Amino acid sequence: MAATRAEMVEETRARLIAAARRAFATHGYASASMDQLTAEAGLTRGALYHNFGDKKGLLRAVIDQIDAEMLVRMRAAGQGRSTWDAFVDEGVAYVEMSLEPEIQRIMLLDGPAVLGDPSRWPNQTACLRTTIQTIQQLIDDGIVKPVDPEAAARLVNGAALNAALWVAAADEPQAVMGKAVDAFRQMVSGLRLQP
Amino acid sequence: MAATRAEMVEETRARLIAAARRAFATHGYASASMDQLTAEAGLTRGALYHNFGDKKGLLRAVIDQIDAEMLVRMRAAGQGRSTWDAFVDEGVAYVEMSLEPEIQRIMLLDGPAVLGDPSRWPNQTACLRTTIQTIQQLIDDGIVKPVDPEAAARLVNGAALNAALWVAAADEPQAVMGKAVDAFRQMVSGLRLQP
DNA sequence: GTCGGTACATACGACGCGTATGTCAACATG
DNA sequence: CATGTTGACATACGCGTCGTATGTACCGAC
Repeated sequence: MAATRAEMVEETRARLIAAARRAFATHGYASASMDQLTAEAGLTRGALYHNFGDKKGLLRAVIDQIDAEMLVRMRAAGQGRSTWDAFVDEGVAYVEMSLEPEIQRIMLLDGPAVLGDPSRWPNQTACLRTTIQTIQQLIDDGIVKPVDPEAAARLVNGAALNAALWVAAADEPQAVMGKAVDAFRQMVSGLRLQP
Repeated sequence: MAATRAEMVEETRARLIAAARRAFATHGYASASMDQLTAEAGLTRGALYHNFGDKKGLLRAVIDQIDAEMLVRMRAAGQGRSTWDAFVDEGVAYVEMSLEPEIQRIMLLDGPAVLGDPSRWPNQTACLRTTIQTIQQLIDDGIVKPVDPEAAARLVNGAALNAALWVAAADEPQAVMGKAVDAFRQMVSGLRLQP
């Protein structure tokens, strides 16, 4: 199996992204040295600038990859439930994922700070689109009040995100998590037509 | 009126903070040059390191100042209303403040990215404490369901924050703002005991 | 009046980013 | 098969920035 040209390129890109994920998650975007992370990938900064343009480009690639993974996990969380329960479960899954240091650091802290508001990202955050679709479906089914679906999705996302940051920084994550999820269920129930 | 020693120090600190607010809001924390911002304040980096320790220390001082201002404005927004309306109005006021580029850039994007989760900040975000108190009061009055007040406050804050980022990045902020506020009112109503 | 400490300015070293340049292998072409 | 060309990556350099170490002027104490 002779590795083709394109496969070689994909290999180096993958190794750079993997090294960047570790570096960004560990030291944060600003403190991550490109010399160091490329060296850990067995390459140099030349490969990095050739494939991703600049440091921001590398961060974009990392975020795209993580975002895709989050989408899969969110979809799985709401599988085989009624629409409303699936919606709530997706929110809870989002909170749980946000507890992971890598996701928190890269997606929730450095990402917005370096690349600006996530809604402007080219990928548009697949998670958010999923939430919007789910809410639209719930509105069509007469389960949720006729609010603007994107507005509702953003509020829910923001609430979940902040809850995650709170839980992650807490001394007793388990106990705090329970309180957060409880309050989350109560609050989003305000979007329903009849309790 | 001979300016005393302490007054002189306070003066330089104030000028540095003011220059830093402009620089951080305009270029972002990472791209703000300390040589440049101190020069604009008519000083050098020596004064900066003497008074604030390092670049993060300066950001902390800036955040403390802005946070205090936001607290005053939030309190004013809920003045003379019934408790529940005051609570909602405070949330709306938070969204509106978050529309200002300076607050958005420094408090919502760079602040968490550089200093970590706001809940760990020494100042503890006065805004949040206010919201917690308000919710506790509403629970005591039997207006809000008996949820954990801090959890609810964080969810509400996160929702408002994300809504603000969304509105600020929108092409038609006015229209989007209306949708966001509407959905916000609906969602937080889920926290009430009886509609 | 001298002396110590505070409040800043200046000088220095190191590091990291971005770019310009170099090199080598893989195709294309005649 | 020889050769030109292009893509993928490495190397070398300049520039700006941060943090610190050192210098200096001024104020208050005794």
